[in-house]
Amino acid sequence: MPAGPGDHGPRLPTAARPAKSPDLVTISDVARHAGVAVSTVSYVLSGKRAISEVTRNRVLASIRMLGYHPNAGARALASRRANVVALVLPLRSGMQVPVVMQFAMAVVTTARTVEHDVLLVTSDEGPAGLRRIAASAMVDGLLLMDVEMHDSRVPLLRELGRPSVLIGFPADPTGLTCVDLDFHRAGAVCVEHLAGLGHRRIALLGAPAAVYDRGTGFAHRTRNGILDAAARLGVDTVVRPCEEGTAAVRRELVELFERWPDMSGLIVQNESAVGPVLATLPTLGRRVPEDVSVVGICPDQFAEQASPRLTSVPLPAEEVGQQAVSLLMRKVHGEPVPDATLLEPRLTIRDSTAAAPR
Amino acid sequence: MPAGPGDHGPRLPTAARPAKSPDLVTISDVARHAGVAVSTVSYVLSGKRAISEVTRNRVLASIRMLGYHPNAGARALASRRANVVALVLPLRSGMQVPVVMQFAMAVVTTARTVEHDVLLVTSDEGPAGLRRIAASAMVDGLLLMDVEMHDSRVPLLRELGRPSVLIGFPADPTGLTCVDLDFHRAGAVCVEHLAGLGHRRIALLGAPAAVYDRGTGFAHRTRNGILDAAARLGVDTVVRPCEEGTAAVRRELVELFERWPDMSGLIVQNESAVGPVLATLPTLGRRVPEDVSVVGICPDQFAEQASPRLTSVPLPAEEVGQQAVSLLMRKVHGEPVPDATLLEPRLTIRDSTAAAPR
DNA sequence: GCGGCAGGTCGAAGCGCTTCGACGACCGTC
DNA sequence: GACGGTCGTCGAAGCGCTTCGACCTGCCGC
Repeated sequence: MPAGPGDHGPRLPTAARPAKSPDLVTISDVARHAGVAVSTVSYVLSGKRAISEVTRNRVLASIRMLGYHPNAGARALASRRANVVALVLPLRSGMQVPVVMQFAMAVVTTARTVEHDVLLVTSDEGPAGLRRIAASAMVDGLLLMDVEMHDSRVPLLRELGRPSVLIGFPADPTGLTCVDLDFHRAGAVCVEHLAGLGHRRIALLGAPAAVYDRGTGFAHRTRNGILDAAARLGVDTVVRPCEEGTAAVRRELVELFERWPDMSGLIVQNESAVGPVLATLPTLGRRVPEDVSVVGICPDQFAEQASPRLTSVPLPAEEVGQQAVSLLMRKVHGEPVPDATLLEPRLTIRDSTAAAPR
Repeated sequence: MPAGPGDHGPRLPTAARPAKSPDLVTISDVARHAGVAVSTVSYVLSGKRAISEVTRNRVLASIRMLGYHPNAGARALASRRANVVALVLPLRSGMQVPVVMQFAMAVVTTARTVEHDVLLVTSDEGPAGLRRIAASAMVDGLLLMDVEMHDSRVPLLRELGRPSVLIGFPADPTGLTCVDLDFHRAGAVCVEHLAGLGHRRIALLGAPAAVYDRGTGFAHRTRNGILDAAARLGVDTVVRPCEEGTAAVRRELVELFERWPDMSGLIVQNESAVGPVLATLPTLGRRVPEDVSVVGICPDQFAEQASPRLTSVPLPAEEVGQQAVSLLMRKVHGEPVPDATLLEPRLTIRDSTAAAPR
């Protein structure tokens, strides 16, 4: 828009057809300029037929000269590919915000490397929204984030019959393609680390109870991983959901130590509890890591800026996003893909864990 | 995608043209089914010409029966409108994440109420990315978030000549449409509140120094608002940037009280400092709000879950998002819009402010 | 010398939609 | 009773692109 208030010249009322901007270069402008047929330009761009070196260069030069960019709508119409994927978020906001954002960014970036753009969709319109997106051929595939055990979008997805990938696992992932961190393994890795340091009583301070009740997959899977590993290694373990806020954290910790005064290992899977836990333990007379070792399952960012810096299993948002996009692309192209992709957790050892006391 | 691994029947190699799915209902299917011309269906949908009640109903019935959804690409091609807006984020991650997310959600939701979808774009491809989006006619307009004083996207935007709205103000907003909270006013409102309670020495604990150096608009504007109001009301004031982390916050506070032992009003514009400030003040022998009153300029979420609950000026993400979309739509339709839209700050009084001591 | 076969290029037929101009039918006028 | 207007509908012409089939070379082998 040219600067200044004179901006909106004489225009027809509201919904007038936008003027045919003269600056819109089309493929036939390029063809004319290069002295070739439209189809030749198209083949230069797509590489689907052999074009002589000399012609190709002439066409490419014209494209650059004229500043040509193919019209996405026309392309989608003719090729039956939109080169766009939908990123579907539940509107349940407040959840996991920074993580979601990281995913989204990774998805956008990765999609661009394969010539795709990302349409941001919230599922608050209900099924109709997804249906519309799918049926309007706006997108070639769907990426669902923040999937729950009994996610209402899942049956719809099956019915839609469009290529799709879920980030997270629903209760019944049959026939779906899902990617996520292997939370079961992640729980186990934490226990193994602590057990290896000699800790015999370990507690999990988990997500708020609502998260477990809602049947969120990652919470359950982590818990089970911890319980299984603990059983296997013969260490005692207890799981406690934990609400947000310093007060709630303190209450949980106090109760834990009443029950097990000799508890020395703590696994925290709750971003917003990390700070409070580390702040509260000293006030209960427990130093970290001398008396109590703490390991987090949380974004690296939180672990890094905690004090002491937290030993943790990070959520590899970047990697999950990349995997999800690349799986989706393969489905879009009709290639077979594995149903489940579980990313191996990696434990980063920092300053919050040490050998068990005594 | 039908369940199971037998999923991908006989298919041509990789980039085969997607099969013409028989389930894709087009406008001519609808026309045939309703016994009218294609154009009639189109007019029923767009309402751009009068259609008799009876015909309209017949068409609508057919649409519902067949589950018709217009093909977005075809529509965009013919009408020269994509019904999509671009939401452009800088990739500089880690910034303001929850706020950005709130904006994004508000934008998506609002856009849907006016029949638009949202394309998520990061500006990490550089100018080429925005240029491509604009030239490919994928979107009708652009929404830029997280705008800085000297934002590299701004000159590009002017050159592109597409309808656009910025969330935030660059140094030179000439010829651009910008929306934001009136941070100048917000700073003033905080000072007025504290001054009204009798506080005579007030400090601003601001964003990290890097934010000021980068020339981020909101930080400067808030500071100026505070300084102006302080001068006007005759209260003493000092501004201190503040890094993240409890340690940094503690250091700042200690220095502040060394300089002004009788400082009793604190304005905090730094989400991640809110918790630490409230936690640290008591350890310095200052109760909140009896000895020191604290007011935040931060998302409501942080203010609510602080203890004591924080008197604050929230960032009205929802409202900003709505305004931005509605301004953009007006520009898309060629209507004139104001250059600058400043949203009035609203102070929410909670438990962290009280009359000055003595 | 001719058939065959790549390698290059072109023209034209759509993709599914919107919109323009026409046209028939029906109204009220002078 | 002929004239102009609305109202409702239709047909056709694109929108800018991809892709199919055809059509030219040359060049190879026999």
